[in-house]
Amino acid sequence: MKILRVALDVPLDTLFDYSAADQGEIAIGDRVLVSFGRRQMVGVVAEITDHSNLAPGRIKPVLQVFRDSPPLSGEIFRLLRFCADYYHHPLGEVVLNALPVPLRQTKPVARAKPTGYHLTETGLALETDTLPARAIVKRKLLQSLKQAGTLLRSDIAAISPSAPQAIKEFIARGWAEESEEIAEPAPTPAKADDLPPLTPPQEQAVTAILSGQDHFQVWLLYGITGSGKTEVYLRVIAQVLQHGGQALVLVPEINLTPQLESRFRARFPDTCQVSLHSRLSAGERLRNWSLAQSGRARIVLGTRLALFTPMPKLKLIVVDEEHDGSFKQQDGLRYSARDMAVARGKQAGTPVILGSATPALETWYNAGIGRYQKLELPARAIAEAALPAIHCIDISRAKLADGLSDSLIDALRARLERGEQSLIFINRRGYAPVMRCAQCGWVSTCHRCSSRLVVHLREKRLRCHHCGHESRIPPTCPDCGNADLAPLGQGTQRLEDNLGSLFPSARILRVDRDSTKRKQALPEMLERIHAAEVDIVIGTQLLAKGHDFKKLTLVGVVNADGALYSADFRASERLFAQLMQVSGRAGRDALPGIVLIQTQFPTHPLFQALIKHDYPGFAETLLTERKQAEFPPFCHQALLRAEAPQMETALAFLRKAQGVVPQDFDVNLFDPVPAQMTRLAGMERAHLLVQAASRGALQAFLSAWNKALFGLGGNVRWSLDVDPLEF
DNA sequence: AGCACGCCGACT
DNA sequence: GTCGGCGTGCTC
Repeated sequence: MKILRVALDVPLDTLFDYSAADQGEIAIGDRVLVSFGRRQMVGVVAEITDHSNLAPGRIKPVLQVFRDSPPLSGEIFRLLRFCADYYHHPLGEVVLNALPVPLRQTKPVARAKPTGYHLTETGLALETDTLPARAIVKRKLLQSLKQAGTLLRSDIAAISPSAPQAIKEFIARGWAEESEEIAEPAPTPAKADDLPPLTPPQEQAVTAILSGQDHFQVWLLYGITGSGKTEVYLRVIAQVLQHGGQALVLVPEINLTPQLESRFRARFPDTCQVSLHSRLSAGERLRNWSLAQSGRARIVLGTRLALFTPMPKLKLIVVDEEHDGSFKQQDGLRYSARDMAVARGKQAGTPVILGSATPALETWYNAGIGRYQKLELPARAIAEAALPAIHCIDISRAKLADGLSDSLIDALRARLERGEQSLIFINRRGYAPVMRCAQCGWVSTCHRCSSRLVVHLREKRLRCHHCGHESRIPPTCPDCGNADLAPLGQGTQRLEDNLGSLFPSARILRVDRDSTKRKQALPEMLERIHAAEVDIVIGTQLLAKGHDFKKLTLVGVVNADGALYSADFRASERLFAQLMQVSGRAGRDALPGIVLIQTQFPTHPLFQALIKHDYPGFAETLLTERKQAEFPPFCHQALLRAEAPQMETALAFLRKAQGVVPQDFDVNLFDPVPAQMTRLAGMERAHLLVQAASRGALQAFLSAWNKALFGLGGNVRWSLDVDPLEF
């Protein structure tokens, strides 16, 4: 009897045996419908054997083998298995979470309809002018069909959101019909004479990567903002496309996808390109995923979740801004898309490009020891655009008006007079980070988290930025009844108000998560900045990355010091990267830029390195510190996390976990401690750190320990976090 | 994780 | 007399 070992989306570290009878050919990676307990579930066939350790009576038959979508390829299945092993996470959860939502459901998806359309004789005879002038979409659609011959559904959707409706009407009128077979669009290389010339370092980078096109190699593309990393990606991708391959490009944030997407589309207009990120609807995501799986989509651009997209002709992986923390998932399967991209490249035998101006220390280290190859782009691609001058403003002495020093105000005034733009960077949305009672010292705190409630004055509310809890601003102090409540500190909203009264005629725009909540808000705002309809931009993290504003010549950083007191050993690495990144916003065109950073510690080595634009120097300092402290990358870490309604429950579990430690492993176990964010959404959290000198020792230990932990039970939620970034 | 079974408090 | 609280146990 044929036994299928099936991976199911349950938090159990095991596969489940089912029997298969007359379901025809079954392959690893096939989706199956099975009865599990009292319910039905979708699983994925992980192994096929002819025996089971179970009593035959307990083995249920597979109910159905789905034929609506091709099975997961061996290649992608191997990656998922590696990921499950590396992060010690149940295979079923890993595999099922990699599938688009419709493929996880017990109903088969509608078989993909014919994906192409072409004009009929009648349609071809039709003149665009005969359509009503206001039928813009229909005119465009007709035009495009005439030009291209056949259009894919995705192409049609790209014309306009209403174009899919229009094509139905065309079919109803007999102007168009579905195409039975769609020829692969011939790869058309971009015209060489249109391309911007490469700088010598870019040229070298492209040549180096192309020379190793057919085997695994990690390239660290190290270059400051504006040095032209994207152009290097584009040139390498062009070669990949010409050889019939597929390229996977990962970016840290959804907000960066549209920008890169349009740049790629402009360069490769005839190439099928899809994006994958969490803001797509389930249907779009399935469609794009399937296009990649079939090999039709040649460029896949997306956030970390795009890493698990099946791509049969994968020839290149690019991870842009590889240092960015958002490549690490912070719940469930805590994987690093950057690290798994390297693993995928290794399995597929393709080059992997990690791009950054401030590489993660781990990456820098790997390049230093020769595991990765470093390629450096030293200059800004636009020769006239010099590096911005970075200055620190010592606010331990200068007095501040509403958080702004005189020097910064003067600099802002000068830009306004010259008609140039300024950006004030402040990584705190809301009006003020906390509400405080001047009388008794009460501060607004969240009931469910160990965090402070942020003042949102416009909405007259206090909000927890961790759990989303909201309440009205109390009229008087809840503790002492005094009416002397005041917002303490600066947030984006307050800065907006203050700058408004300082510069009444200036056009000020605030760009943060609150002001860009509406779907199209961010692109519209970016457009206004580009069109020079804004004088002063107040921005958070959101604006730090990737946007290139030609008229922007001043970047002010209001308060950068928080990270300097942080208990997190990676805080200064992140601060440096962040400041380097916002600095890159200044003076990207012909106008020279200046960066003013307000700090209490202007002599701190971090700022000293920043002023010199000296990432390598700063990285060396950090590496020396890490080596002395035996921190990553000089050791390997894992965290056992536990959460429960009571802290004591979580700690008790962790102590028990300490007790079941298997012997003879060369690892170092620390005592359980409460997490830095002790309470979150009503749960108390604690963790236990494991360190090992080698990755192998850590992995061997975790495998054995993980098994023991499953036997522990208890009323806590626990999980392993391999290579943790947050404590 | 679900979803059952299983024994103790306030209700039509 | 029942509805329902969430403890613990299992799922091929």
